[in-house]
Amino acid sequence: MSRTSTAPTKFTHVACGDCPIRHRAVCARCDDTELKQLDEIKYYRSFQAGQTIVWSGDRMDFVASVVSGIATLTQTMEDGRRQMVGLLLPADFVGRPGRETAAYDVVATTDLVMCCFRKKPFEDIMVTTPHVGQRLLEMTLDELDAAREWMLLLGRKTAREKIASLIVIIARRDLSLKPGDADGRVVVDLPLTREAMSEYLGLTLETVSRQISALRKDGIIQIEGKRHITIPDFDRLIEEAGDDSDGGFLA
Amino acid sequence: MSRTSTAPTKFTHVACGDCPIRHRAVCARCDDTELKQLDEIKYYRSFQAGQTIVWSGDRMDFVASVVSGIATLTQTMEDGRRQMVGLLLPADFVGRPGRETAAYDVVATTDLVMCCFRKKPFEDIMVTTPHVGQRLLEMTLDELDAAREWMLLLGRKTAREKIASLIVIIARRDLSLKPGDADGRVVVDLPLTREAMSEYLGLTLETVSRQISALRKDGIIQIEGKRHITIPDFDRLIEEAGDDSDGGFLA
DNA sequence: CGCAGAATTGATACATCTCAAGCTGGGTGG
DNA sequence: CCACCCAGCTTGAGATGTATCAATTCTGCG
Repeated sequence: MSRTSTAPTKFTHVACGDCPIRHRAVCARCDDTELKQLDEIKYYRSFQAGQTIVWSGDRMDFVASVVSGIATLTQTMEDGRRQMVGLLLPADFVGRPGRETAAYDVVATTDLVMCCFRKKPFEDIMVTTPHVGQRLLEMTLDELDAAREWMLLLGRKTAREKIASLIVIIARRDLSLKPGDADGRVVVDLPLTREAMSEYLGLTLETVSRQISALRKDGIIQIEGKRHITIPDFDRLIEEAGDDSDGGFLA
Repeated sequence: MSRTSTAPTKFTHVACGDCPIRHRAVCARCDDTELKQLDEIKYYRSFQAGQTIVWSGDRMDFVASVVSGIATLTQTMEDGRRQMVGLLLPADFVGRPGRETAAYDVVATTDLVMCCFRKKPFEDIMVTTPHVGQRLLEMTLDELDAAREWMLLLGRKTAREKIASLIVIIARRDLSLKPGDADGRVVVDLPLTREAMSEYLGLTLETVSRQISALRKDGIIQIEGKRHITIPDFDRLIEEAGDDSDGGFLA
Protein backbone atom coordinates (compact mmCIF):
# COMPACT_ATOMS: atom_id res chain seq x y z
CA MET A 1 0.00 0.00 0.00
CA SER A 2 2.95 2.34 -0.45
CA ARG A 3 2.71 5.38 -2.66
CA THR A 4 4.25 5.18 -6.12
CA SER A 5 5.92 7.87 -8.21
CA THR A 6 3.54 10.82 -8.33
CA ALA A 7 1.90 11.33 -4.99
CA PRO A 8 -1.64 12.64 -5.51
CA THR A 9 -2.41 15.98 -3.99
CA LYS A 10 -3.52 15.38 -0.43
CA PHE A 11 -6.99 16.58 0.48
CA THR A 12 -7.39 15.72 4.13
CA HIS A 13 -10.21 18.11 4.73
CA VAL A 14 -10.87 20.96 2.35
CA ALA A 15 -13.47 23.54 3.29
CA CYS A 16 -16.37 23.22 0.82
CA GLY A 17 -16.00 26.88 -0.06
CA ASP A 18 -12.51 26.23 -1.42
CA CYS A 19 -13.44 23.02 -3.23
CA PRO A 20 -12.51 22.96 -6.91
CA ILE A 21 -15.82 21.34 -7.87
CA ARG A 22 -17.95 23.42 -5.53
CA HIS A 23 -20.14 24.92 -8.26
CA ARG A 24 -20.56 21.88 -10.51
CA ALA A 25 -20.94 18.87 -8.22
CA VAL A 26 -24.00 17.53 -6.45
CA CYS A 27 -23.56 20.29 -3.86
CA ALA A 28 -23.65 23.07 -6.47
CA ARG A 29 -26.96 24.56 -5.37
CA CYS A 30 -26.51 24.18 -1.64
CA ASP A 31 -26.65 27.17 0.66
CA ASP A 32 -24.31 27.55 3.63
CA THR A 33 -26.52 25.58 5.97
CA GLU A 34 -26.81 22.64 3.64
CA LEU A 35 -23.11 22.77 2.87
CA LYS A 36 -22.37 22.54 6.57
CA GLN A 37 -24.55 19.43 6.87
CA LEU A 38 -22.70 17.80 3.99
CA ASP A 39 -19.38 18.83 5.45
CA GLU A 40 -20.16 16.85 8.57
CA ILE A 41 -20.62 13.55 6.77
CA LYS A 42 -17.90 13.85 4.17
CA TYR A 43 -14.40 12.41 3.99
CA TYR A 44 -11.78 12.26 1.26
CA ARG A 45 -10.26 9.16 -0.26
CA SER A 46 -7.35 8.95 -2.69
CA PHE A 47 -6.66 6.19 -5.18
CA GLN A 48 -3.78 5.37 -7.47
CA ALA A 49 -4.10 5.02 -11.21
CA GLY A 50 -5.23 1.51 -12.08
CA GLN A 51 -6.76 0.79 -8.70
CA THR A 52 -10.23 -0.72 -8.53
CA ILE A 53 -12.31 1.33 -6.13
CA VAL A 54 -15.41 -0.82 -6.00
CA TRP A 55 -16.25 -4.24 -7.42
CA SER A 56 -19.65 -4.84 -8.93
CA GLY A 57 -21.80 -6.55 -6.32
CA ASP A 58 -19.84 -5.15 -3.37
CA ARG A 59 -21.70 -3.55 -0.56
CA MET A 60 -21.37 0.21 -0.90
CA ASP A 61 -22.01 2.38 2.11
CA PHE A 62 -21.07 5.70 0.57
CA VAL A 63 -21.80 7.87 -2.41
CA ALA A 64 -19.20 10.31 -3.72
CA SER A 65 -18.13 13.08 -6.03
CA VAL A 66 -14.99 12.89 -8.13
CA VAL A 67 -12.80 15.80 -7.00
CA SER A 68 -9.85 15.27 -9.31
CA GLY A 69 -8.78 12.57 -11.73
CA ILE A 70 -10.78 10.18 -13.88
CA ALA A 71 -12.67 7.01 -13.07
CA THR A 72 -14.65 4.53 -15.16
CA LEU A 73 -17.74 2.40 -14.64
CA THR A 74 -17.47 -0.99 -16.32
CA GLN A 75 -19.67 -4.03 -16.75
CA THR A 76 -18.16 -7.48 -17.20
CA MET A 77 -19.76 -10.58 -18.69
CA GLU A 78 -19.08 -14.05 -17.36
CA ASP A 79 -16.60 -14.85 -20.11
CA GLY A 80 -14.69 -11.63 -19.52
CA ARG A 81 -16.07 -9.35 -22.22
CA ARG A 82 -16.07 -5.84 -20.79
CA GLN A 83 -18.02 -2.71 -21.68
CA MET A 84 -17.42 0.67 -20.14
CA VAL A 85 -20.73 2.32 -19.24
CA GLY A 86 -19.56 5.49 -17.52
CA LEU A 87 -16.63 7.86 -17.68
CA LEU A 88 -16.40 9.99 -14.55
CA LEU A 89 -14.66 13.33 -14.56
CA PRO A 90 -14.27 15.87 -11.74
CA ALA A 91 -17.66 16.87 -10.29
CA ASP A 92 -19.34 13.66 -11.49
CA PHE A 93 -21.30 11.61 -8.99
CA VAL A 94 -20.75 7.95 -8.05
CA GLY A 95 -23.23 5.63 -6.42
CA ARG A 96 -26.95 5.52 -6.11
CA PRO A 97 -28.89 6.67 -3.08
CA GLY A 98 -31.22 3.92 -1.96
CA ARG A 99 -29.14 1.07 -3.35
CA GLU A 100 -27.20 -1.38 -1.23
CA THR A 101 -24.65 -2.85 -3.61
CA ALA A 102 -22.60 -1.50 -6.51
CA ALA A 103 -23.92 -2.33 -9.97
CA TYR A 104 -20.60 -1.76 -11.78
CA ASP A 105 -16.86 -1.94 -11.27
CA VAL A 106 -15.47 1.50 -10.50
CA VAL A 107 -11.83 1.90 -11.55
CA ALA A 108 -9.45 4.81 -11.15
CA THR A 109 -7.98 5.52 -14.58
CA THR A 110 -5.66 8.21 -13.25
CA ASP A 111 -4.70 9.09 -9.71
CA LEU A 112 -7.97 10.09 -8.16
CA VAL A 113 -9.48 11.94 -5.23
CA MET A 114 -13.08 11.44 -4.21
CA CYS A 115 -15.24 13.32 -1.75
CA CYS A 116 -17.29 10.59 -0.10
CA PHE A 117 -20.53 10.94 1.87
CA ARG A 118 -21.76 8.25 4.19
CA LYS A 119 -24.79 6.91 2.44
CA LYS A 120 -27.43 6.85 5.15
CA PRO A 121 -26.94 10.45 6.33
CA PHE A 122 -26.69 11.56 2.70
CA GLU A 123 -30.07 10.01 2.01
CA ASP A 124 -31.47 11.81 5.02
CA ILE A 125 -30.20 15.13 3.71
CA MET A 126 -31.81 14.40 0.36
CA VAL A 127 -35.17 14.04 2.06
CA THR A 128 -34.90 17.08 4.30
CA THR A 129 -33.33 19.60 1.95
CA PRO A 130 -34.37 20.16 -1.66
CA HIS A 131 -31.21 21.37 -3.34
CA VAL A 132 -29.19 18.17 -3.29
CA GLY A 133 -31.94 16.12 -4.85
CA GLN A 134 -32.69 18.79 -7.43
CA ARG A 135 -29.07 18.99 -8.51
CA LEU A 136 -28.74 15.22 -8.56
CA LEU A 137 -31.78 14.98 -10.83
CA GLU A 138 -30.25 17.49 -13.19
CA MET A 139 -26.96 15.60 -13.27
CA THR A 140 -28.69 12.26 -13.74
CA LEU A 141 -30.69 13.61 -16.67
CA ASP A 142 -27.44 14.82 -18.23
CA GLU A 143 -25.89 11.41 -17.75
CA LEU A 144 -28.91 9.76 -19.33
CA ASP A 145 -28.54 12.00 -22.37
CA ALA A 146 -24.87 11.12 -22.58
CA ALA A 147 -25.70 7.43 -22.28
CA ARG A 148 -28.15 7.71 -25.16
CA GLU A 149 -25.59 9.44 -27.36
CA TRP A 150 -23.23 6.63 -26.41
CA MET A 151 -25.84 4.04 -27.42
CA LEU A 152 -25.99 5.55 -30.90
CA LEU A 153 -22.22 5.29 -31.10
CA LEU A 154 -22.19 1.66 -29.96
CA GLY A 155 -25.11 0.54 -32.09
CA ARG A 156 -24.60 2.34 -35.37
CA LYS A 157 -21.23 3.96 -35.83
CA THR A 158 -18.27 2.48 -37.72
CA ALA A 159 -14.95 1.94 -35.98
CA ARG A 160 -13.53 5.08 -37.56
CA GLU A 161 -16.55 7.13 -36.51
CA LYS A 162 -16.30 5.74 -33.00
CA ILE A 163 -12.68 6.82 -32.62
CA ALA A 164 -13.37 10.24 -34.07
CA SER A 165 -16.37 10.62 -31.75
CA LEU A 166 -14.35 9.73 -28.68
CA ILE A 167 -11.66 12.26 -29.51
CA VAL A 168 -14.34 14.90 -30.07
CA ILE A 169 -15.98 14.08 -26.74
CA ILE A 170 -12.72 14.35 -24.84
CA ALA A 171 -11.66 17.49 -26.67
CA ARG A 172 -14.99 19.18 -25.93
CA ARG A 173 -14.73 18.40 -22.25
CA ASP A 174 -11.24 19.87 -22.17
CA LEU A 175 -12.43 22.93 -24.06
CA SER A 176 -15.32 23.45 -21.66
CA LEU A 177 -12.74 23.99 -18.91
CA LYS A 178 -10.03 26.03 -20.59
CA PRO A 179 -11.67 28.10 -23.34
CA GLY A 180 -9.17 27.94 -26.25
CA ASP A 181 -9.93 29.05 -29.78
CA ALA A 182 -13.30 27.59 -30.63
CA ASP A 183 -12.79 26.24 -34.11
CA GLY A 184 -9.21 26.00 -35.31
CA ARG A 185 -6.34 23.93 -33.97
CA VAL A 186 -7.08 21.86 -30.86
CA VAL A 187 -4.70 19.91 -28.65
CA VAL A 188 -5.77 17.05 -26.39
CA ASP A 189 -4.20 14.48 -24.12
CA LEU A 190 -6.05 11.20 -24.10
CA PRO A 191 -6.64 10.16 -20.51
CA LEU A 192 -7.27 6.55 -21.57
CA THR A 193 -5.14 3.63 -22.69
CA ARG A 194 -5.98 1.95 -26.00
CA GLU A 195 -7.56 -0.83 -24.03
CA ALA A 196 -9.77 1.55 -22.06
CA MET A 197 -10.77 3.19 -25.34
CA SER A 198 -11.70 -0.20 -26.75
CA GLU A 199 -13.88 -0.83 -23.71
CA TYR A 200 -15.51 2.54 -24.16
CA LEU A 201 -16.19 2.00 -27.86
CA GLY A 202 -17.15 -1.66 -28.01
CA LEU A 203 -14.14 -2.52 -30.18
CA THR A 204 -10.97 -4.53 -29.78
CA LEU A 205 -7.77 -2.83 -28.81
CA GLU A 206 -6.26 -3.68 -32.21
CA THR A 207 -9.06 -2.03 -34.11
CA VAL A 208 -8.68 1.08 -31.97
CA SER A 209 -5.00 1.19 -32.77
CA ARG A 210 -5.55 0.70 -36.50
CA GLN A 211 -8.20 3.38 -36.75
CA ILE A 212 -6.10 5.89 -34.86
CA SER A 213 -3.29 5.16 -37.30
CA ALA A 214 -5.70 5.60 -40.21
CA LEU A 215 -6.89 8.98 -38.94
CA ARG A 216 -3.27 10.00 -38.55
CA LYS A 217 -2.37 8.88 -42.07
CA ASP A 218 -5.33 10.82 -43.42
CA GLY A 219 -4.14 13.95 -41.65
CA ILE A 220 -7.22 14.25 -39.44
CA ILE A 221 -5.08 14.08 -36.33
CA GLN A 222 -1.38 14.31 -35.46
CA ILE A 223 0.18 12.28 -32.68
CA GLU A 224 3.20 12.79 -30.47
CA GLY A 225 4.02 9.99 -28.11
CA LYS A 226 1.08 7.70 -27.45
CA ARG A 227 -1.41 10.04 -25.95
CA HIS A 228 -0.81 13.58 -27.13
CA ILE A 229 -3.03 14.55 -30.07
CA THR A 230 -3.20 17.67 -32.20
CA ILE A 231 -6.30 18.27 -34.27
CA PRO A 232 -5.50 20.68 -37.09
CA ASP A 233 -9.14 21.12 -38.16
CA PHE A 234 -11.71 20.36 -35.50
CA ASP A 235 -14.68 20.59 -37.88
CA ARG A 236 -13.09 17.98 -40.08
CA LEU A 237 -12.86 15.62 -37.11
CA ILE A 238 -16.49 16.27 -36.26
CA GLU A 239 -17.46 15.26 -39.78
CA GLU A 240 -15.54 12.03 -39.35
CA ALA A 241 -17.50 11.39 -36.17
CA GLY A 242 -20.72 11.31 -38.18
CA ASP A 243 -22.53 13.51 -35.67
CA ASP A 244 -25.42 15.69 -36.59
CA SER A 245 -23.30 18.64 -37.57
CA ASP A 246 -25.39 21.48 -36.17
CA GLY A 247 -22.80 21.93 -33.49
CA GLY A 248 -24.43 22.42 -30.15
CA PHE A 249 -20.97 23.60 -29.24
CA LEU A 250 -22.05 26.32 -26.89
CA ALA A 251 -25.48 24.96 -26.08
CA MET B 1 -56.65 12.36 -39.31
CA SER B 2 -59.41 9.75 -39.29
CA ARG B 3 -59.32 6.89 -36.89
CA THR B 4 -58.27 3.49 -38.22
CA SER B 5 -59.40 0.03 -37.19
CA THR B 6 -59.05 -0.21 -33.43
CA ALA B 7 -60.11 2.98 -31.77
CA PRO B 8 -57.97 3.55 -28.67
CA THR B 9 -59.78 3.77 -25.40
CA LYS B 10 -60.82 7.37 -24.92
CA PHE B 11 -59.47 9.10 -21.85
CA THR B 12 -60.93 12.57 -21.97
CA HIS B 13 -60.36 13.31 -18.34
CA VAL B 14 -59.77 10.51 -15.90
CA ALA B 15 -59.62 11.34 -12.22
CA CYS B 16 -56.08 10.71 -11.02
CA GLY B 17 -57.39 8.37 -8.35
CA ASP B 18 -58.72 6.05 -11.04
CA CYS B 19 -55.65 6.27 -13.26
CA PRO B 20 -54.14 2.90 -14.21
CA ILE B 21 -50.60 4.20 -13.68
CA ARG B 22 -51.35 6.16 -10.52
CA HIS B 23 -48.91 4.29 -8.31
CA ARG B 24 -46.02 3.86 -10.73
CA ALA B 25 -45.79 7.09 -12.72
CA VAL B 26 -44.12 10.38 -11.86
CA CYS B 27 -47.10 11.18 -9.62
CA ALA B 28 -46.72 7.98 -7.59
CA ARG B 29 -45.72 9.70 -4.36
CA CYS B 30 -48.04 12.67 -4.59
CA ASP B 31 -50.56 13.40 -1.88
CA ASP B 32 -54.06 14.64 -2.66
CA THR B 33 -53.06 18.30 -2.74
CA GLU B 34 -50.24 17.68 -5.17
CA LEU B 35 -52.40 15.44 -7.28
CA LYS B 36 -54.94 18.20 -7.55
CA GLN B 37 -52.28 20.62 -8.76
CA LEU B 38 -51.19 18.17 -11.43
CA ASP B 39 -54.78 17.51 -12.37
CA GLU B 40 -55.20 21.16 -13.23
CA ILE B 41 -52.41 21.22 -15.79
CA LYS B 42 -52.92 17.84 -17.38
CA TYR B 43 -54.61 16.78 -20.58
CA TYR B 44 -54.77 13.51 -22.50
CA ARG B 45 -53.62 12.89 -26.02
CA SER B 46 -54.13 9.77 -28.11
CA PHE B 47 -51.97 8.57 -30.97
CA GLN B 48 -52.29 5.83 -33.53
CA ALA B 49 -49.75 3.07 -33.99
CA GLY B 50 -46.94 4.26 -36.24
CA GLN B 51 -47.54 7.94 -35.63
CA THR B 52 -44.59 10.18 -34.79
CA ILE B 53 -45.44 12.18 -31.70
CA VAL B 54 -42.44 14.49 -31.61
CA TRP B 55 -39.58 15.09 -34.01
CA SER B 56 -36.09 15.56 -32.68
CA GLY B 57 -35.36 19.28 -32.57
CA ASP B 58 -39.02 20.26 -32.29
CA ARG B 59 -40.05 22.68 -29.64
CA MET B 60 -41.71 20.73 -26.85
CA ASP B 61 -43.95 22.56 -24.44
CA PHE B 62 -45.12 19.58 -22.44
CA VAL B 63 -43.84 16.59 -20.55
CA ALA B 64 -45.92 13.44 -20.22
CA SER B 65 -46.51 10.00 -18.82
CA VAL B 66 -47.39 7.04 -21.01
CA VAL B 67 -50.81 5.85 -19.81
CA SER B 68 -51.28 2.92 -22.18
CA GLY B 69 -49.45 1.60 -25.22
CA ILE B 70 -45.79 1.67 -26.19
CA ALA B 71 -43.59 4.43 -27.58
CA THR B 72 -39.96 4.59 -28.62
CA LEU B 73 -37.21 7.20 -28.49
CA THR B 74 -34.98 7.10 -31.55
CA GLN B 75 -31.91 8.94 -32.77
CA THR B 76 -31.23 9.33 -36.47
CA MET B 77 -27.93 10.07 -38.19
CA GLU B 78 -27.70 12.27 -41.26
CA ASP B 79 -27.47 9.31 -43.62
CA GLY B 80 -30.50 7.66 -42.07
CA ARG B 81 -28.95 5.16 -39.70
CA ARG B 82 -31.27 4.87 -36.72
CA GLN B 83 -30.76 3.70 -33.14
CA MET B 84 -33.51 3.31 -30.61
CA VAL B 85 -32.43 4.79 -27.27
CA GLY B 86 -35.59 4.41 -25.22
CA LEU B 87 -38.54 2.04 -25.02
CA LEU B 88 -41.42 3.61 -23.13
CA LEU B 89 -44.07 1.51 -21.43
CA PRO B 90 -47.06 2.59 -19.36
CA ALA B 91 -45.98 4.83 -16.44
CA ASP B 92 -42.75 5.88 -18.17
CA PHE B 93 -41.96 9.56 -18.45
CA VAL B 94 -41.34 11.56 -21.63
CA GLY B 95 -39.55 14.87 -21.91
CA ARG B 96 -37.10 16.76 -19.81
CA PRO B 97 -38.03 19.57 -17.46
CA GLY B 98 -35.88 22.58 -18.22
CA ARG B 99 -35.28 21.72 -21.85
CA GLU B 100 -36.80 23.61 -24.76
CA THR B 101 -36.55 21.18 -27.64
CA ALA B 102 -36.87 17.44 -28.04
CA ALA B 103 -33.61 15.52 -28.28
CA TYR B 104 -35.10 12.41 -29.90
CA ASP B 105 -37.91 11.30 -32.17
CA VAL B 106 -40.79 9.94 -30.14
CA VAL B 107 -42.86 7.37 -32.03
CA ALA B 108 -46.00 5.50 -31.04
CA THR B 109 -45.34 1.80 -31.65
CA THR B 110 -48.85 0.81 -30.70
CA ASP B 111 -51.95 2.90 -30.20
CA LEU B 112 -51.00 5.14 -27.34
CA VAL B 113 -52.47 7.42 -24.70
CA MET B 114 -50.34 9.98 -22.90
CA CYS B 115 -51.09 12.13 -19.90
CA CYS B 116 -49.46 15.45 -20.76
CA PHE B 117 -48.52 18.27 -18.42
CA ARG B 118 -47.85 21.78 -19.65
CA LYS B 119 -44.16 22.20 -19.13
CA LYS B 120 -43.89 25.54 -17.39
CA PRO B 121 -46.45 24.82 -14.67
CA PHE B 122 -45.00 21.35 -14.25
CA GLU B 123 -41.60 22.87 -13.61
CA ASP B 124 -43.15 25.16 -11.04
CA ILE B 125 -44.71 22.22 -9.24
CA MET B 126 -41.33 20.50 -9.19
CA VAL B 127 -39.84 23.46 -7.37
CA THR B 128 -42.63 23.95 -4.86
CA THR B 129 -43.42 20.34 -3.97
CA PRO B 130 -40.87 17.64 -3.25
CA HIS B 131 -42.61 14.44 -4.27
CA VAL B 132 -42.66 14.91 -8.01
CA GLY B 133 -38.95 15.64 -8.22
CA GLN B 134 -38.09 12.79 -5.88
CA ARG B 135 -40.05 10.30 -7.91
CA LEU B 136 -38.63 11.63 -11.16
CA LEU B 137 -35.11 11.20 -9.80
CA GLU B 138 -35.87 7.61 -8.89
CA MET B 139 -37.30 6.91 -12.34
CA THR B 140 -34.38 8.61 -14.08
CA LEU B 141 -31.87 6.55 -12.11
CA ASP B 142 -33.74 3.41 -13.14
CA GLU B 143 -33.62 4.51 -16.76
CA LEU B 144 -29.92 5.19 -16.50
CA ASP B 145 -29.36 1.67 -15.20
CA ALA B 146 -31.41 0.29 -18.06
CA ALA B 147 -29.42 2.39 -20.53
CA ARG B 148 -26.18 0.98 -19.17
CA GLU B 149 -27.40 -2.57 -19.49
CA TRP B 150 -28.40 -1.68 -23.03
CA MET B 151 -24.90 -0.34 -23.71
CA LEU B 152 -23.40 -3.69 -22.75
CA LEU B 153 -25.78 -5.35 -25.17
CA LEU B 154 -24.92 -2.97 -28.00
CA GLY B 155 -21.18 -2.99 -27.43
CA ARG B 156 -20.39 -6.58 -26.59
CA LYS B 157 -23.15 -9.06 -27.31
CA THR B 158 -23.46 -11.21 -30.43
CA ALA B 159 -26.55 -11.01 -32.62
CA ARG B 160 -27.94 -14.18 -31.05
CA GLU B 161 -27.35 -12.89 -27.55
CA LYS B 162 -28.97 -9.59 -28.46
CA ILE B 163 -32.15 -11.28 -29.66
CA ALA B 164 -32.29 -13.55 -26.63
CA SER B 165 -31.72 -10.55 -24.35
CA LEU B 166 -34.52 -8.57 -25.93
CA ILE B 167 -36.99 -11.43 -25.54
CA VAL B 168 -35.92 -11.81 -21.90
CA ILE B 169 -36.37 -8.09 -21.28
CA ILE B 170 -39.85 -8.05 -22.76
CA ALA B 171 -40.85 -11.26 -21.02
CA ARG B 172 -39.69 -9.92 -17.65
CA ARG B 173 -41.69 -6.75 -18.05
CA ASP B 174 -44.77 -8.78 -18.88
CA LEU B 175 -44.15 -11.04 -15.92
CA SER B 176 -43.76 -8.08 -13.59
CA LEU B 177 -47.38 -7.18 -14.37
CA LYS B 178 -49.14 -10.54 -14.43
CA PRO B 179 -47.28 -12.91 -12.09
CA GLY B 180 -47.29 -16.26 -13.94
CA ASP B 181 -45.20 -19.25 -12.97
CA ALA B 182 -41.74 -17.92 -12.27
CA ASP B 183 -39.48 -20.37 -14.01
CA GLY B 184 -41.12 -22.75 -16.42
CA ARG B 185 -43.01 -22.06 -19.65
CA VAL B 186 -43.42 -18.39 -20.56
CA VAL B 187 -45.53 -16.82 -23.29
CA VAL B 188 -44.89 -13.37 -24.75
CA ASP B 189 -46.23 -11.16 -27.50
CA LEU B 190 -43.55 -9.01 -29.08
CA PRO B 191 -44.79 -5.44 -29.24
CA LEU B 192 -42.22 -4.56 -31.92
CA THR B 193 -41.80 -5.20 -35.62
CA ARG B 194 -38.57 -6.82 -36.83
CA GLU B 195 -37.44 -3.41 -37.95
CA ALA B 196 -38.07 -1.86 -34.53
CA MET B 197 -36.17 -4.75 -32.96
CA SER B 198 -33.26 -4.10 -35.29
CA GLU B 199 -33.25 -0.46 -34.22
CA TYR B 200 -33.28 -1.49 -30.61
CA LEU B 201 -30.44 -3.99 -31.03
CA GLY B 202 -28.13 -2.21 -33.43
CA LEU B 203 -28.60 -4.87 -36.10
CA THR B 204 -30.20 -5.09 -39.52
CA LEU B 205 -33.71 -6.36 -39.92
CA GLU B 206 -32.39 -9.40 -41.84
CA THR B 207 -30.04 -10.41 -39.05
CA VAL B 208 -32.88 -10.13 -36.54
CA SER B 209 -35.00 -12.41 -38.68
CA ARG B 210 -32.21 -14.95 -39.13
CA GLN B 211 -31.38 -15.12 -35.46
CA ILE B 212 -35.00 -15.53 -34.45
CA SER B 213 -35.22 -18.40 -36.91
CA ALA B 214 -32.05 -19.89 -35.46
CA LEU B 215 -33.40 -19.73 -31.90
CA ARG B 216 -36.57 -21.37 -33.15
CA LYS B 217 -34.68 -24.16 -34.93
CA ASP B 218 -32.66 -24.77 -31.78
CA GLY B 219 -35.83 -25.13 -29.76
CA ILE B 220 -35.12 -22.17 -27.50
CA ILE B 221 -38.35 -20.49 -28.56
CA GLN B 222 -41.51 -21.46 -30.43
CA ILE B 223 -43.36 -19.05 -32.68
CA GLU B 224 -46.95 -18.74 -33.79
CA GLY B 225 -47.73 -16.01 -36.29
CA LYS B 226 -45.09 -13.30 -36.36
CA ARG B 227 -45.23 -11.99 -32.87
CA HIS B 228 -46.44 -14.67 -30.48
CA ILE B 229 -43.62 -16.49 -28.73
CA THR B 230 -43.57 -19.40 -26.33
CA ILE B 231 -40.47 -20.02 -24.25
CA PRO B 232 -40.42 -23.61 -23.05
CA ASP B 233 -37.44 -23.09 -20.72
CA PHE B 234 -36.88 -19.54 -19.57
CA ASP B 235 -33.55 -20.30 -17.90
CA ARG B 236 -32.25 -21.69 -21.16
CA LEU B 237 -33.14 -18.43 -22.90
CA ILE B 238 -31.40 -16.45 -20.17
CA GLU B 239 -28.25 -18.47 -20.79
CA GLU B 240 -28.46 -17.62 -24.46
CA ALA B 241 -28.69 -13.95 -23.51
CA GLY B 242 -25.26 -14.16 -21.90
CA ASP B 243 -26.41 -12.28 -18.82
CA ASP B 244 -24.82 -12.67 -15.45
CA SER B 245 -26.98 -15.56 -14.41
CA ASP B 246 -27.54 -14.69 -10.76
CA GLY B 247 -31.08 -13.79 -11.64
CA GLY B 248 -32.12 -10.63 -9.92
CA PHE B 249 -35.53 -11.84 -10.93
CA LEU B 250 -37.36 -10.59 -7.93
CA ALA B 251 -34.94 -7.84 -6.97
C1' DC C 1 -58.92 -12.87 -54.67
C1' DG C 2 -55.21 -10.22 -54.77
C1' DC C 3 -52.60 -6.71 -52.96
C1' DA C 4 -49.17 -4.50 -49.72
C1' DG C 5 -46.52 -4.56 -45.80
C1' DA C 6 -43.90 -7.65 -43.05
C1' DA C 7 -40.95 -11.35 -42.73
C1' DT C 8 -37.91 -15.02 -44.39
C1' DT C 9 -34.17 -16.85 -46.92
C1' DG C 10 -30.11 -16.91 -50.07
C1' DA C 11 -25.59 -15.40 -52.02
C1' DT C 12 -21.95 -12.44 -51.57
C1' DA C 13 -19.19 -8.51 -49.71
C1' DC C 14 -16.87 -6.42 -46.18
C1' DA C 15 -15.77 -4.64 -41.48
C1' DT C 16 -14.08 -6.09 -37.49
C1' DC C 17 -12.13 -9.80 -34.70
C1' DT C 18 -8.61 -13.13 -33.70
C1' DC C 19 -4.17 -14.82 -33.38
C1' DA C 20 0.52 -13.70 -33.81
C1' DA C 21 4.66 -11.19 -34.37
C1' DG C 22 7.32 -7.03 -33.59
C1' DC C 23 8.00 -2.33 -32.01
C1' DT C 24 8.72 1.61 -28.60
C1' DG C 25 9.81 4.20 -24.62
C1' DG C 26 10.52 4.79 -19.95
C1' DG C 27 11.93 2.71 -15.65
C1' DT C 28 15.15 -0.38 -13.18
C1' DG C 29 18.88 -2.99 -11.64
C1' DG C 30 23.45 -4.45 -12.50
C1' DC D 1 25.41 4.62 -17.50
C1' DC D 2 23.83 1.25 -20.22
C1' DA D 3 21.25 -2.90 -21.30
C1' DC D 4 17.40 -5.06 -20.31
C1' DC D 5 12.60 -5.55 -19.58
C1' DC D 6 7.90 -5.04 -19.89
C1' DA D 7 3.50 -2.78 -20.51
C1' DG D 8 1.49 -0.46 -23.97
C1' DC D 9 1.07 -0.16 -28.61
C1' DT D 10 1.41 -1.17 -33.68
C1' DT D 11 1.07 -3.96 -37.67
C1' DG D 12 0.09 -8.18 -40.42
C1' DA D 13 -2.58 -12.23 -42.23
C1' DG D 14 -6.44 -14.83 -42.07
C1' DA D 15 -11.08 -16.14 -40.03
C1' DT D 16 -15.72 -14.90 -39.09
C1' DG D 17 -19.99 -12.48 -38.05
C1' DT D 18 -22.93 -9.27 -39.78
C1' DA D 19 -24.32 -6.16 -43.58
C1' DT D 20 -25.88 -5.71 -48.16
C1' DC D 21 -28.43 -6.74 -52.20
C1' DA D 22 -31.93 -9.50 -54.09
C1' DA D 23 -35.66 -12.85 -54.40
C1' DT D 24 -39.42 -15.20 -52.48
C1' DT D 25 -42.89 -16.27 -49.10
C1' DC D 26 -46.14 -15.19 -45.70
C1' DT D 27 -50.28 -12.88 -43.68
C1' DG D 28 -53.91 -9.83 -42.75
C1' DC D 29 -57.11 -7.05 -44.94
C1' DG D 30 -59.79 -4.47 -48.43
